[in-house]
Amino acid sequence: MQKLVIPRKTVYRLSLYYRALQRLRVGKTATVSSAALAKAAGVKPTQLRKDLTYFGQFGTRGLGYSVESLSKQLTDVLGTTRLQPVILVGAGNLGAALLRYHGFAKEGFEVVAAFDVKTSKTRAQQLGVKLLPMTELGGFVREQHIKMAILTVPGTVAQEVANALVEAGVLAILNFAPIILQVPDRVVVNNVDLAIELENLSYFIQ
Amino acid sequence: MQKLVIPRKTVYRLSLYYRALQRLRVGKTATVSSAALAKAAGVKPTQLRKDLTYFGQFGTRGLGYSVESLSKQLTDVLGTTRLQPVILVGAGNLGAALLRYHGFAKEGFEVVAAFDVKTSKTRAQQLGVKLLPMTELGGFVREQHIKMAILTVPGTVAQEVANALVEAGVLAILNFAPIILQVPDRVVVNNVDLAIELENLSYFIQ
DNA sequence: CTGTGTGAAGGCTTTCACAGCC
DNA sequence: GGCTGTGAAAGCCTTCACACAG
Repeated sequence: MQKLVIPRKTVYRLSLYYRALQRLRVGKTATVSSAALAKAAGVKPTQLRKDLTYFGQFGTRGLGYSVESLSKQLTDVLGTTRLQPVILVGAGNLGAALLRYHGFAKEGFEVVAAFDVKTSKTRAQQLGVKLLPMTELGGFVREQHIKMAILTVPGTVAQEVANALVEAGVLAILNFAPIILQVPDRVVVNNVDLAIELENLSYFIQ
Repeated sequence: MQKLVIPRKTVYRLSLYYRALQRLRVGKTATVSSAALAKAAGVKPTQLRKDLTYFGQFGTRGLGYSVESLSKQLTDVLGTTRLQPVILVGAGNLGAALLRYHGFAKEGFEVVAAFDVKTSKTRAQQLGVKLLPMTELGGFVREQHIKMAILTVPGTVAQEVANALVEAGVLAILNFAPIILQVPDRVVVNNVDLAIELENLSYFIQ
């Protein structure tokens, strides 16, 4: 597997393609051309074809791609074949909000526990997930072999918590705190900053 | 103003720089080098300097940048000098979650109203914001001259709602629905898809 | 004849190297 | 001496053009 040569942007687009394919699948479409799929994913047809060739040949010339088969290939490449356990750290405003929003679950991810400095039975019931104190973070991650974490703590403690996560063995962090986390090279961080997205939009409407 | 020549990625990074500067400001730092600021923003020093030169010269050679002054310049360029009114469409799980999370407010954006197909007094009170039926969307946008919208409706109706927003005069959409919106060139869309971010991470931990 | 696969060209961003100013 | 500003070079990604398969 020469996954190291696949550009990050390509990997990101694979998810877009997968999403678009799922919509076709429920629409009972059996086969799709690069032109049609590219449009649904918001990219150019040549880019879609180029992206796919990074890890194999999946289409039939003159016909297109099998929706079913390409879907499967993509889940294999993306590593979403099995349900991936995830923990959420920081059950404050945003963290609690994300827990209530169950958008992750249906896409192959399960939030198996949440962590916060302050825990209580009633709060745990509100959130509908196991709520543990920060002191148990390291042990839990190690025992359950957790590899992915959603980080929704305040920016002031984000780096410190990230350090604890990394030390316990977490390899991927979805970071909502508005700071750039310093982590070892083996750890991947994706940043989501809603305020920055809005700020970015505001530039374009002047 | 030759804003058209500034790369999109540069504009995005300006927000990162601004964020980093705010942290320095509360730390009473008066002046900062490109090396220090770049590290805080997670980029290379040369890139930071190149980004800034797209719209002027702000530093002092041998010294660095004035935190105060550069902050102001950035808000000018980004267009966040004035408080920008925003509406949220779709007060379901995710929409409600974002309303409860007040991360936007402190960054210069105010959610002035939320829209949903079903409205009720108690629901509006829970959300802490004016909750209006979808039928009033167009009128409200036109009267209040709303330019920015956060879209948190189900994917199945997202395009339809986006059309209504665009027709009423909205110029920028922060889209959380998992589809690619088709909009006129004058309208800017930023997509945020939490499931895709997780999926993307899962590729890197295989 | 339709639609994929792909080397080559083109375009865009990042990085380098160093001149210029404090 | 330290640090910014910037043309030039390098690197990366996208798009083109067309060969090739069904």
